[in-house]
Amino acid sequence: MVVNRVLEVTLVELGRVGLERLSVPEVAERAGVNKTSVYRRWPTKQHLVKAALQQSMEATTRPPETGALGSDLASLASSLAEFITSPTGLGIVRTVMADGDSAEAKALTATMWRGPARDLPRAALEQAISRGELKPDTDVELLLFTVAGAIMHRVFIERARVDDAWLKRLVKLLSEGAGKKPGRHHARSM
Amino acid sequence: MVVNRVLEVTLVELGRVGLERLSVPEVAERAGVNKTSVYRRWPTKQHLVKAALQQSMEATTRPPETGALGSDLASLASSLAEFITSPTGLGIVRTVMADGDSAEAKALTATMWRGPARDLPRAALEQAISRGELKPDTDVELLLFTVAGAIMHRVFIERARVDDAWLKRLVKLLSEGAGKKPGRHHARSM
DNA sequence: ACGCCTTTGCAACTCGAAGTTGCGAAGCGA
DNA sequence: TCGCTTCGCAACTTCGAGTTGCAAAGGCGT
Repeated sequence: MVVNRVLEVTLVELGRVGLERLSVPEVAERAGVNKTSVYRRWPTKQHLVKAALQQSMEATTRPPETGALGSDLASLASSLAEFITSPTGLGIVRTVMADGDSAEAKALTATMWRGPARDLPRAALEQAISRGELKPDTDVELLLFTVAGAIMHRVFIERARVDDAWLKRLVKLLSEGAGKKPGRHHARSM
Repeated sequence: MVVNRVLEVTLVELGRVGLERLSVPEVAERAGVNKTSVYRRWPTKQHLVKAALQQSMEATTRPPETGALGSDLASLASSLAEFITSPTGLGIVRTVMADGDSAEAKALTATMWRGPARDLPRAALEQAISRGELKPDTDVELLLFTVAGAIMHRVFIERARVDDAWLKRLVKLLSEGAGKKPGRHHARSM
């Protein structure tokens, strides 16, 4: 089918040139398809991008990816990093962040974070809590988002590689914290 | 002068509609200026945006803003949040992240993170270390970037408010860590 | 094989926004 | 007043997005 090839190319293009410079005719050409065929299914660039992102979310969150983690913080961060740096992830993040129109973007974001994509990492962290690796009162969602945010900053702002060494530092910071606790009287967690 | 008004409007527009939908003629109209006057100074949209971002960086990093912090983690996070959620910050982040062309974007990012914008928070954190509020071996840059990344995720992905309550949770996570070991033996996270 | 329906390719078209140009009118310092 | 620069204005060119009509496949049941 033409559909899959076009959507796949769309994702790659999103990650490559961003939403701004994404051209429907060019996507068609790279997919080896006439632009008319693309326009008939997806009237505008926005529709095409939306479809591409939605399919990729369904495709990548069903099986493993974000979910195939050993369920400690390190492997969770690793999985998240792998997802964000994938063509799909690059396209999604770039697109969602670039679009100031909150209506579309917010709906898309909501779609993204429903289902396995949200529940699996969450469950993994809660499992880590019950295994005693994390504090019982850990703010799971915040921790998850902070990892994602740090990776995003690394990729999009610093434009540096997300390698194991860096991930290790990130995990260390998030698990141990930066505050100087040892040897102080300190208002312990409630 | 016309210049200042145009660049200011450009920043606001960047934060409002993003780079994708930013229109030079519309910027001109909102600034109460003829589009020809804009085009004469800045040949293309890219030039205009670049100029607007550069000026705003110079304007916002000289005096207080990111630097006017009481120098502990909480006020640093607060300052960073204020900057990122400002029209300027929104415009910068959106633009830099949306542009897949690494040449332009990377140069811009490099420009942004040079000078006071980079040094002041860094100095603040190191000061906090010497005051004994943070661990001596704290990864200052990583901590700084993680705070920024978390805020970005909050603003652009979750699209939720960055208020004091949330900032407090973030600071708590980053200073105490999520790992279950109150300062006992050393770094052995994985 | 036949007809039927849908999908695709192709080329020519419309349309609107981006960016250009020439000229005339202000502004402003000497 | 002169001379230089900057701005407004309107008409223009250009280019890419999206459209349309038609013909050529392709799939599918009979």
